[in-house]
Amino acid sequence: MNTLASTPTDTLAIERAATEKLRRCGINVTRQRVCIMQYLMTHHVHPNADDIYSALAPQHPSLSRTTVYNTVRMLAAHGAVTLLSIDDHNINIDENTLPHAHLHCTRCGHIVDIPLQGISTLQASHAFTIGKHLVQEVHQYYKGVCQQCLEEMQDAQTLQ
Amino acid sequence: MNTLASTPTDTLAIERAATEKLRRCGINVTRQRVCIMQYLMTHHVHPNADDIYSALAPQHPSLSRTTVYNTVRMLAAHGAVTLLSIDDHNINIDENTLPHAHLHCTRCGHIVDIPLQGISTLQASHAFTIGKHLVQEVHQYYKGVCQQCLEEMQDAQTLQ
DNA sequence: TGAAAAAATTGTAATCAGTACAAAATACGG
DNA sequence: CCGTATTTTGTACTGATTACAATTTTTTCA
Repeated sequence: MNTLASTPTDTLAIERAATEKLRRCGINVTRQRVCIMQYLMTHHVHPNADDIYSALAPQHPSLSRTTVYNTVRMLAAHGAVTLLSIDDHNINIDENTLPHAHLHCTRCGHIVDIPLQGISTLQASHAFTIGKHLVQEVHQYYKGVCQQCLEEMQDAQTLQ
Repeated sequence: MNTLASTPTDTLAIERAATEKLRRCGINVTRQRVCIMQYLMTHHVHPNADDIYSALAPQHPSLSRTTVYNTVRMLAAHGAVTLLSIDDHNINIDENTLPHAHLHCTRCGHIVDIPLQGISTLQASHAFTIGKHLVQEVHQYYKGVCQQCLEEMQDAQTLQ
């Protein structure tokens, strides 16, 4: 997971950014919350609660699954993250709260960010109407195969 | 639930349409399946499996929850219905398999059909690309307040 | 600084939608 | 009408999420 590019300075910067974000959202800062937010800010594949727990548990042996679930729920309530119901069996967590769409890759299972279709980010940031309905939140997701998987499939074919 | 408009002829017509649809999708026709499909074709608020069970159980005492779940799963596998992951805690069933979007009303809880935004129904019926990703399925849903609720809220205000 | 109060964390037990499974019922071909 | 294949049914199970109560940590303020 760690690359040469990850220096102590980077780590500190991310920790500061995570702390900052919690404060901005009016959430009391604790070690566990910073840690979870940090994870979300550096892993853009939209993990579910258990992914977060599994990833952090080795370094934080005292961390409890319940804390992860509680934290995720509170982050969502304070608008610090959005919850995605894309996967039938899990709730995925998105740290990027600017309106955007998602592609759920059926090959690698990852969820990648893509631009909204048919609605500008600006429009999606406020309430608007479709027909005579009032729209307050925009959720768009697409199922298919992500660019990376398409390339891998092409490579595999070329090699044969 | 029953209105004066619902005559025996209508009921028979719907039953025939439900049977027809099952056949068209290559599904063996049984009493229970017709019954569930009929319910889906006449209740356009996108019920979940338990809604269906609760609605049908009184008239069909032998019906089992498992049958409803099995049937829904098989209908989806045969493309006779689409499954919606809008509600965090339930899978909702949509009998209309033409590509379209949904509005989830936060006031009445219903899910109503609305047109797709930014993508034509025709385009959404086939695979296409967004950026360099391959898209095979389009899911758009919007959270807000439906027209009917908006009108009810307006009426309530007028009366005061 | 140092207790008392408030907030957060933790582990265990419970919940609840959905599924696996095997027995009973039903349909169907000959 | 019989034997086989398909469905249905009820019960038991799974796995994600939540409730809860005890413990720990943080904050407050005298």
